[in-house]
Amino acid sequence: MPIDPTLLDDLEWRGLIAHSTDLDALREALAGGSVRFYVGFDPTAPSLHMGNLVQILTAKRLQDAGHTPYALVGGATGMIGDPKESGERSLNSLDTVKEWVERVRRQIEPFLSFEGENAATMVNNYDWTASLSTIDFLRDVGKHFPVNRMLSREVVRSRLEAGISYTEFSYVLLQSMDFLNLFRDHGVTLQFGGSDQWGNLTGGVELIRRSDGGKAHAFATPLVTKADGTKYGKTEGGALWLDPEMMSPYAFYQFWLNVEDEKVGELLRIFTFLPRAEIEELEAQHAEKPFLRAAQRALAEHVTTLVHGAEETERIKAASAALFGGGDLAALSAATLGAALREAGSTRIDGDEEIPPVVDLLVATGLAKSKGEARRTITEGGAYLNNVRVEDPDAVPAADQLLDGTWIVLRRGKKNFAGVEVH
RNA sequence: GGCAGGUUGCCCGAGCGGCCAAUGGGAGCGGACUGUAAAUCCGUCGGCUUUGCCUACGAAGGUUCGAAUCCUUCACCUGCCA
Repeated sequence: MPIDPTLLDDLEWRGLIAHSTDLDALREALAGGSVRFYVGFDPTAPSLHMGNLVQILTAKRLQDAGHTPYALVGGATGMIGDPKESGERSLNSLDTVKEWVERVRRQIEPFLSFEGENAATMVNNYDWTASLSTIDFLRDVGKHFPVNRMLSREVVRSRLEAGISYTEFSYVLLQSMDFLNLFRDHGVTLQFGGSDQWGNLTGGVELIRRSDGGKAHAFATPLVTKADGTKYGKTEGGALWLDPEMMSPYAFYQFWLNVEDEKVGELLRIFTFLPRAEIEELEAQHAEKPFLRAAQRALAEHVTTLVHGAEETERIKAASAALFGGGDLAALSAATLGAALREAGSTRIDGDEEIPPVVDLLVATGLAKSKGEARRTITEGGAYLNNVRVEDPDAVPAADQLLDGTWIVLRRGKKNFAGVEVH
C-alpha cells in the first residue's frame, strides 16, 4: 500500500490536530513508510459515542493513507477509569467491563481493514496488565513518573480540592505503559487520542524515552463542542451513541441534520471523508443560502452512512422527507407512511380495545415521560395528532382519524414524531 | 482520633416550625419568530384516578395540632488540629 504524502496536511486542514509532539518529526516519520500507530478506547459505557467516532475516523484516515492501526480496547484501563474534572468515577465490575470491551470491539471493527499489508490489529491492555505484579509495576513504570509532574496536570490539579483517589491518579501510568508495550512488542511509534487525553499521550511518549530511550510521537484531536463551548449531547437527552439500540439511526441522522450553522463546516471536516474541494463548495453554498441547509444534509447523510450504512440512511431520508414534507399525511401511501413511522419510532396497540386518549399515547410512544408531562404538552399547544394541534387534554382519537385505518401520527413540538400502529 | 461546617428537585443554590412540591439561575420541554439553525421573547418544568391526593429536602427514629426547617442516632463529604 503506497503512503499518501498529503495525510498530515489534510489532518491539519480538517482541524484534527489540536496538540502534537514535534510535528516536523512526525511528518518525516509518516513520509518514511507505514507507521504503526495506536488509539485506545476505554469501555466506560456499553457503546461508543460521537467523541469516540472522531478517533475511529481519524484511525481510518491514517490507515487509508497507508499506515498500520492498532486499535486498543481498555480492558484494564476501563477497570480503573481516567480522572475527569467532575469527580471520582464509580468502578464497574469485571463482568461489566468485559461485556463492554466486547461491544466496543465490535463497534470499532467495521471501520478498519483487517486485511492487506497494513492490516489493523485489535489489542486489549488487560492482556499485559492483569498479570503484572505490583513490585514490577512500581519499579519498572512508577519510577519514571515524578509525582510533582503528575500533580501539575490540569485534571489532577482541578481535583485536588474535591479529592482524587490513588486509583485514578495512577491512570496515566497504565496508559503510558500501554504505549511502551506496543512500542516494544509491535514497533508502534504513534499514539493519538482526544485532547482531554493529552496528558496521557505525552506520558507514554516520555515513558518510552526514559525507559527505552525510544522516539515516539503523539497528537490529540480537538474536543468537539457546540458553538457556545458546551459539549454535544451532554445536556440534552444524553450522549450521541453509535449503537442503534441506544440511539435510533433516525435520531442519529436528525441530530446531524439539526447542527448549528456555525459548526457545520467544522463537523464536515472532522466527520466526513468528503474531499476538501467538496467541503469548501458546501460551505460556500451554505454561506449563501443557509436556509437550504445543504451542508447539514450532506453531513447527516455522510455520517449516518458511515455509522449505520447506506441502506438504513436511505430509509431515514425517505422517512424524514415524508414526515417533514409539510404535505398532507393522508396523501402518503400506506407503505411510505408505515416505513417512515417505523424509522421515527412507533408503538403498536391492540385495536380490539378502544383507542386510548392522546395523553396515554404520548406516554406510550415515549414522546412524554409521564402523563403529567403529556397533559402539559397539550395545554401548551405542543401536541399534534396527524399534524393537527390537539387542543383538549382529554382528547381521544376517533376511529376515522386512523390513516389507512392503521396509523396515528403523533408529534410533540416541532420535530419529535412517533407513530402509533393500531391492530 | 478531636473540633467545626455541610448533605435540598437533572445541576448549581436559597429556605431554617405553618402561607413549601419548596425563591433564584442553568439545563430540559412547549409556544412565537424562522430554515427541522442560532439569537431573542413568552410559558412550563415530581407523580397521579389532577379544583384534590400521593411521594419528596442524606437515612432512621423522635418532639409538635403541624417539620426541609427543632432533637437523637447513623452514613457520607469538606476544612482545621492530631
